[in-house]
Amino acid sequence: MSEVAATGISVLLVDDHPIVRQGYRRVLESQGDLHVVAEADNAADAYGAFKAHDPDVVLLDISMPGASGLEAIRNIRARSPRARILVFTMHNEAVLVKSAFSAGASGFVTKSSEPSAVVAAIRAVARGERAMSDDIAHILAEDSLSAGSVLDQLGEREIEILRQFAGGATTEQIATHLNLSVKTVQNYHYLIKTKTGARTDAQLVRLAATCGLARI
Amino acid sequence: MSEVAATGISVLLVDDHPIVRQGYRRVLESQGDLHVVAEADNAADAYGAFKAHDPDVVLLDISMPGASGLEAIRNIRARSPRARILVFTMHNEAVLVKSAFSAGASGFVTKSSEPSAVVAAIRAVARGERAMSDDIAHILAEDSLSAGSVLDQLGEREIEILRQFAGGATTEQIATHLNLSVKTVQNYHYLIKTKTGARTDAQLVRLAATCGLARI
DNA sequence: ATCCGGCTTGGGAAATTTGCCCGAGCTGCA
DNA sequence: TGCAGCTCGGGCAAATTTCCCAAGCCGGAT
Repeated sequence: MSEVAATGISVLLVDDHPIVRQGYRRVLESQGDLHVVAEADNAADAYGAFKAHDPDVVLLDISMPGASGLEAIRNIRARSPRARILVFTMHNEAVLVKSAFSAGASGFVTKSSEPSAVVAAIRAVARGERAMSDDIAHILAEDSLSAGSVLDQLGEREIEILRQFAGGATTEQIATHLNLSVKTVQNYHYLIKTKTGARTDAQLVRLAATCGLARI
Repeated sequence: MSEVAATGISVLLVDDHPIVRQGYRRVLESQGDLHVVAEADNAADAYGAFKAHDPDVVLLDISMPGASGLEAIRNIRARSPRARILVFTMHNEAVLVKSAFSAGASGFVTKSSEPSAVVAAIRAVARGERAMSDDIAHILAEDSLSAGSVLDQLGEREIEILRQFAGGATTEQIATHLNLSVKTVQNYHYLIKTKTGARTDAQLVRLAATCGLARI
C-alpha cells in the first residue's frame, strides 16, 4: 500500500469506540489525501492490521481497555521500525506523552485539538516529522521546567495501575486488563501507596485526580 | 427549531473534543432524519445552546472537564422539563448511570455501542421513550439488587462517614472524630458501598466527588 | 397502645486484602 | 562486569472486608 503514497496517505485507525472510528474515518476521508485503509478496536489487533495493510500512519487511541496502547506502539515499532504512529487520545498528562514518545510514537495529539490540527499532524508524521498538538507542547514545556511531582517517582506500570484504580477498576479488572496476576497488582497498589505516601485508597484517588491522572 | 420535527430530529451535540463532535455530526447527518443544529464543548454552554436552538434531543458526553455533566443535565431539565437528554460516554459504572437518570437523562449509551444503536437511541428518546445500550442494561440489571437513587438513600451518619472517607480520613480517624468504634465505621463503610452500588473505594470517592460531597 | 420499619450502634466469623519481605529476570548504564 | 531500577510474583502474619445478626431508639401508621 505504500506505493500509493504519491496519491495520498494511508491510515490505520485504532480506537475501541465504533462510532468514534466511523466519525474519524469520515473526517479524514473528507480531506482528499487521507485514506483509512483499515481499523482495529484493540491493541492486540493493531499489529495484525498494520502488517496486512502497511499504512503510512497509524492513528492510535491509547486509552483502550485490554493491553496498554503503549504496548501496541512497542509491538508495531519492534517489528516495523519505520512505522509512523500518531497517538490520539484525550489524556494530556506529561508522563503519558513522554512514555508514548519513548515507546516509539512519532506524534501525540489530544482529542481537544481542532480537526485541522489532527489532519496536519497526520501529514507531518507521514513526512517523517515529529508532531504534537499545541496543548501537548505546552504541557511538555511546563513539565520540563517544573520540579518533579509525585508521579515522577512512579514507573510506567505503576502509573497505569494508579490510573485504572483511580478510575474505579477492581484489582481483578486491572489484572485482567494488563495481563498480570492479582498478586502483582496488589503489590503495585501497595508500592504506589508507600511511594506517594498515601495512607488510604481515597487519598490515592485524590492524588491521582490532582495530578490529572484521573478525571472526576 | 422544533417545527422541523415533522421532517426530522434536531440534535444538540455536547462533547469537549472538536474532532469527536465533527465525527458525530457526520455520522448523524448521514442518517437523513437527524440534524445537528448546534454544538457545545462544555457543560456551561450547553444550556445556552439548548435555549437558543430548542433541539429535540441533546446528545451529551458527561465525561467533561470543568463542571460535571450531571450538572448540565440538571441545569437543562430544571428549566426545560420536556428536554430529552441522551447521555453518551465511555463510562459504564452503574452509579454513574443511575445518577444520570435521576438527574433527568432520558437515555444512556456507551461509546462502545455500534453507531446504529446510538442512532436508534436518539430516535427513541426523541419519541419520548427511555433508551439505553445493551451493556448499560446489563450493568443496571445486575446492579438492581439494591435499587435506589444513590445518595438520597443514605442516612445522616452514612453521609458524614462517606464525606470523611472521601476526604482521605482513615477508619480510625473517622471513628475518633465521630466517637464510634472502628467496627461501626467499617460496617458503615460496607453499608455505603452496597447501598450506592460502588464496588471499590475509588468508585466511592468518585461518587462522593460527583455528588459534591467531597472536593477534589 | 402497638407494631412496623428504618437508623444507629456493634459483635462474630469466614473470606480477602494489606503490609512487608523476598527472589528472579530483564534492561540500561557506567 | 556490575550496579541500579523496573517488573513480576510467592509467602505469611496482620488487618480489613464481607455478610449475618441483635438491640435500642424513634417516628409514623394501625
